[in-house]
Amino acid sequence: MNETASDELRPATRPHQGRRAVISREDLMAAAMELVGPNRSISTLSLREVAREAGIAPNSFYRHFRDVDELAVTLIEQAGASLRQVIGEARHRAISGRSVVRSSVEAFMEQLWSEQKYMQLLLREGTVGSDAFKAAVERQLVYFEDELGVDLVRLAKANNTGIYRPDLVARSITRLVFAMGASALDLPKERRRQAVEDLIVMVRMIVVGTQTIAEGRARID
Amino acid sequence: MNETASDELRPATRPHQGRRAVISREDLMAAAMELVGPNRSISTLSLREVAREAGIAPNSFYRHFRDVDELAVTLIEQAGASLRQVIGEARHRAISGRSVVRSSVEAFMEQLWSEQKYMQLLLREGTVGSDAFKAAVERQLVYFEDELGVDLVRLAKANNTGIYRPDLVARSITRLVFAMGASALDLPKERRRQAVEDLIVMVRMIVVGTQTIAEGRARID
DNA sequence: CCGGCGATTATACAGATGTATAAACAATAA
DNA sequence: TTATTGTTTATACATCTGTATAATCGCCGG
Repeated sequence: MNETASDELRPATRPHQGRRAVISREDLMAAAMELVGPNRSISTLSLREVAREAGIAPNSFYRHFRDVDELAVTLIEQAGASLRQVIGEARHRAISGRSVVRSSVEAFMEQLWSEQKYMQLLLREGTVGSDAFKAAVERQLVYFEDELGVDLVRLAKANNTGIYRPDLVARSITRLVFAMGASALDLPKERRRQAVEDLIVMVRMIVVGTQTIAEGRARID
Repeated sequence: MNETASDELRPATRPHQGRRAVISREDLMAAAMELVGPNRSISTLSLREVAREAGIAPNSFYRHFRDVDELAVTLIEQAGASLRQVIGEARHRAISGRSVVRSSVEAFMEQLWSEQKYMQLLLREGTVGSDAFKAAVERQLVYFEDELGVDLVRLAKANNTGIYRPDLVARSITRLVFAMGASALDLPKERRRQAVEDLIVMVRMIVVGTQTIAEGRARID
């Protein structure tokens, strides 16, 4: 495969042979993001449409991606990495502060509304589209779960609380937050505050549940 | 509306053009269901494709639905009603039995794998597609939540346990179960048993959490 | 028996899509 | 300069889409 298509990837030692690429992978990704929206999912974008938006001939698309799916996977990875970084920062920032749940959920929802289009890729489009695309989204979810799991165990130790099946706790919280986030994406501004508070309560229920079970204080029925 | 009976014994001979088959809405819905699958979402079906599968001319489609979206909405309503009935039965059947959580989750997952294609509509396709389609899925989710909420309150009273914010509990459980179900849809048979057990634990955490909080036994941190 | 009429069809059209092919182009190497 | 080489484009083609139009079929009332 030709991996020297973009200027960014081309080593500075060998400047150029042939016509300089006027458009980069990033330009195509930006064009695709321009086209998606609340009523337009990335899996419905056509190659010609993206090329048109980017201002290049349809065939030039092939110099950068094999097809639109490959572009979509790249976007997913970018969106996932960005989200994980934001949440990771929020979690570690809050370790010294009061509530980790609150600050993490708030960071998530903030990212949700400030990067709507990217978040939409992660939250809404992971269930349709090609296998490669679904797998890419699933991968990001698992990354997210794993990082959350590690932090949960660390926090339980630090606060001297019990924790039952931290793997399932991490998965529950992740899936719940992502599902609620998907609904919250197109919530009007005045209802967002309430959505955040509700979600915090939901997550706290899970946390209290795992602690109560771990400490043998649960009535199982 | 035209509710003509479907003709299962249609002869294979078709020497004539002109009026031959009498087709019903249900036949078209069945044809659409034949086409969807793990790698084919209903929002990508074309009118011509559905008509071809049903064995009618493209234009005949219009006699039954305005477009494919309207067909999809009808399918969603059917799938939702069917699921709610199955779960409702499971819940009421279990009231006298041992664990409501277990029997409900098991009923859900059973329906998941026995009616994969219908469940896929509810679980995976609610986030993309037309506004009408998304609204139809959301409506089914809310029905589900409402019925669960009523049962949760009733059960809490019957078992004399506390329950904190039953509305949020119902929403948490619904969204979590639907999200996990979406992932579980294409799980190999040998991992299904484990998925059911995991999901039961997850739901129990939420239940224990709400009870613990309601009874003032929670450490909030 | 026949005439009408609604259900169904064939035909057609304009637009879109993915991509194959080859020409036009720009930057470097000689 | 010219030749070379990879990039971008124009053109073309087969295929698919939704739907407009008009012809055809089969049933039902007369």
